[in-house]
Parts: sequence; C-alpha cells; structure tokens
Amino acid sequence: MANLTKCIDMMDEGIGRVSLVIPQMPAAEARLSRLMLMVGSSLEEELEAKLKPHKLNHSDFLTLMILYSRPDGHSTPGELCEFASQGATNMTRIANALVKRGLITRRAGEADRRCVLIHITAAGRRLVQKMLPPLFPRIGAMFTGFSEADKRQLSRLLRKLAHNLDRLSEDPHPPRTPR
Amino acid sequence: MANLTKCIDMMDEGIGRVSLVIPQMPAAEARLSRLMLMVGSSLEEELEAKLKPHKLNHSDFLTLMILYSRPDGHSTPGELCEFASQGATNMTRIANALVKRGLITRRAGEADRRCVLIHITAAGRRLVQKMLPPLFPRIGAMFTGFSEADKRQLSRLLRKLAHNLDRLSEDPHPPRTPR
DNA sequence: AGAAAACATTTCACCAATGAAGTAAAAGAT
DNA sequence: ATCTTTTACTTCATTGGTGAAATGTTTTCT
Repeated sequence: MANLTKCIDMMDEGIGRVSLVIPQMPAAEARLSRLMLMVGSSLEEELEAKLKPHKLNHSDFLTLMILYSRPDGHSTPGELCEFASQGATNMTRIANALVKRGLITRRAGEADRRCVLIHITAAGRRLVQKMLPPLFPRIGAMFTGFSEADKRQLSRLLRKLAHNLDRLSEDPHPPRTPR
Repeated sequence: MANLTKCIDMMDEGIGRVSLVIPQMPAAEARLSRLMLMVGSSLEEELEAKLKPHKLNHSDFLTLMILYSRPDGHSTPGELCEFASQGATNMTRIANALVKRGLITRRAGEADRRCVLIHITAAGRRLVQKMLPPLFPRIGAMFTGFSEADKRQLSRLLRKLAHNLDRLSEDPHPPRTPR
C-alpha cells in the first residue's frame, strides 16, 4: 500500500519513543517482530497482486500448489487445512471454488467414507505450469543484493524463529505457567 | 493453527518436487519467500491471540500504538492509513470502533477543515500501558537462542528485503518494462 | 469572484475468513 | 449388538477488510 521503508523508519522512531516511557520493553526484539510482520504482509500483498489476474487468492493458490507438489496429486480437506494453515470452513469454500473452475475434483473416500478425496485435474496442472514461470523474475528480484551467505543466514534465522514460535504455541498460557 | 515446523518440512519437500518438473524455478528464493510468509503469518496469529482478550485486532492495536508513540499523541486518518498500511475505508471503521470505546477522539481539523484530527485519550494511554508489559515475555521468548549477532543479521536482512520490495512495487508492471 | 480540479474522509455493497452448530461415518465402550 | 464418543466435513450467521461512488473542503485556474 504505502512505502515500506518509510513505515519502517516511522516504526523505529515510535519504538524508540515508547521505550523511553516503558524502559523494560525488549526494544530490539519488538523491532524485529514488527519488521517480520511488515515485511511479511508486504510480501503477501505482492503475491496477491500477482495472483489476482488469475482470479486466485493466496489460499486458493496455496491449496492448488500443495496438490500440485504432491507425488500423486491428491489429498484430503483435513490435510490441506493443516498444510495451508486454513480453517476447515475456509477449506470448504476454497474447494468449492476450485471445483467450480475445474481445477480439482472432489469425491468420497473409499477406505474411510468420512474423508473426501481431492485431486488436482489436468487443467489444474496446466494452470500451475502456466502461472509459475512469470513469477520467477520477481522472486529473484526480491533477493537482489543477497549473497549466498545472506540467503543461508536468512533461512537459518527464519527456521529458528519458526521453531521458537512452535514452542510458544504448544504451551499457550500466558498468565499461568503450567510447569 | 497447525505446527509450523511440520508445514515448513512439507513446503521444503514440495518445492523440491516442483523444481524437478520446472527446473528454471529459483528454488532457494522460492523457499525463502514461503518461509517469510509462513513465519510472518504465524507471528501475526500469535499477536492476534494476545490482543483478543482486549477485544482489539491487529489493525486496531497498531493504530492505537501509532498514536501512543507520537510525541503529541495525535494524527489524521490519512497519515494513520499510511503508517498502519490500511485502506481509508478500514481506517474509518477502526476509528469508529476506538472512538466508541473512548480510546481516541475525533474532531474537525482547524487549519485544513478537510482533515479530521485524531487524538489518543488518557484511557487509550492507560490501556496501552496496561497491555504492553504482559506481551514482553513472549516477545523475548520468540528470540531465545538468538545471539546478538543473529539479531543484527536478521534485522539487516529484513531491511534489505524491505528495500527490494519497495523497488519492486514502485515499478509494478510485470509484462511491460516501461524503461 | 466563480468554475474546475484535487483532496480527505465517509457510505455502501461486496468478498474472504471465522466460530458455532449440524450431519454423517467410524471407532470404542458396555 | 447398540450406544456413545470421536473424527471429518459442511452449513449458517457474523466479522474484518476492500473497491467504487458520494460528500464536503480547499486550492487553483481564468
């Protein structure tokens, strides 16, 4: 929406001022969290803009990509929810939309008839193969000026952060420390 | 929602398989982008969970924090839109909600009567001061195992990525290169 | 001064995502 | 064997966020 660099400058100053009033604030970590949030949502915005011409939003696209990247091209709603980090309700909507466009099929499971089996169709594969290559230049451009070492570092640090986030949400009580 | 580490493993495998079919894909960069998106939205989820008890969502909270962190505690809807990366429509809704709760006031601008002046109230400041400290332990915990050098690296790399994203969206045409 | 252009904000209509309740199948208990 | 519990998914009602048009204000042009 607006200029990211400007927002970051503003955030830096803001945290600086707040930490004068509330000195026990972990200012460096707060800055890092805000940076992650800002860069993450800017990246998401960028991605959504590239998907819009294909009438797909992020979660539709991600769902389709998960199916595409599976060895057998199929899955179940529950599994898709898990890997696409979506609620079951929303996955129903996504699947309805993708079925309507002929990109996936949905049929009853055979072994366990509670499950629904979702398969990517040939048209779904064609769409993915058509839309991915135009994305590559921008993905590359995002990392201009990054050395190989920079990329490795970033990967390492993000994975470490992910690990910590997992630990945090396993043990989700803030007031009570359940030993 | 689900386990982040598991989703990341799944993503790594998925990109591995896709890049066998589409070898010109910049796999390392694609992985980094997905990592950013996944960690970013997990962080957002974590934050929203902490805000929910106060009946604030991320954009409400961010708006209030921007006002709180201003030297004079005031701003205009336009400026808030810019720094909170929100559309004007949504800022109207946010301001309505915060006014109704007595956390901000909204009155006509004096110099330029097209503008609206938004001030944080004493109750708004009190709320911020009450809700920030319980956030600190979790912010710290997110970065356990990060050395000082790690934090500096992460900050540097995120800012570099932000810079590249700004350059990308200034010049937004993918097919045509408008020289 | 009066008309036109540019701005700041709000209203309206819509879409995506969520939570709570509902339906159906499978697994487990008695 | 059947009754209960659990699992998998869908439906319905609501919330958060967006784009397009509307309103009121200031600035600019002639």
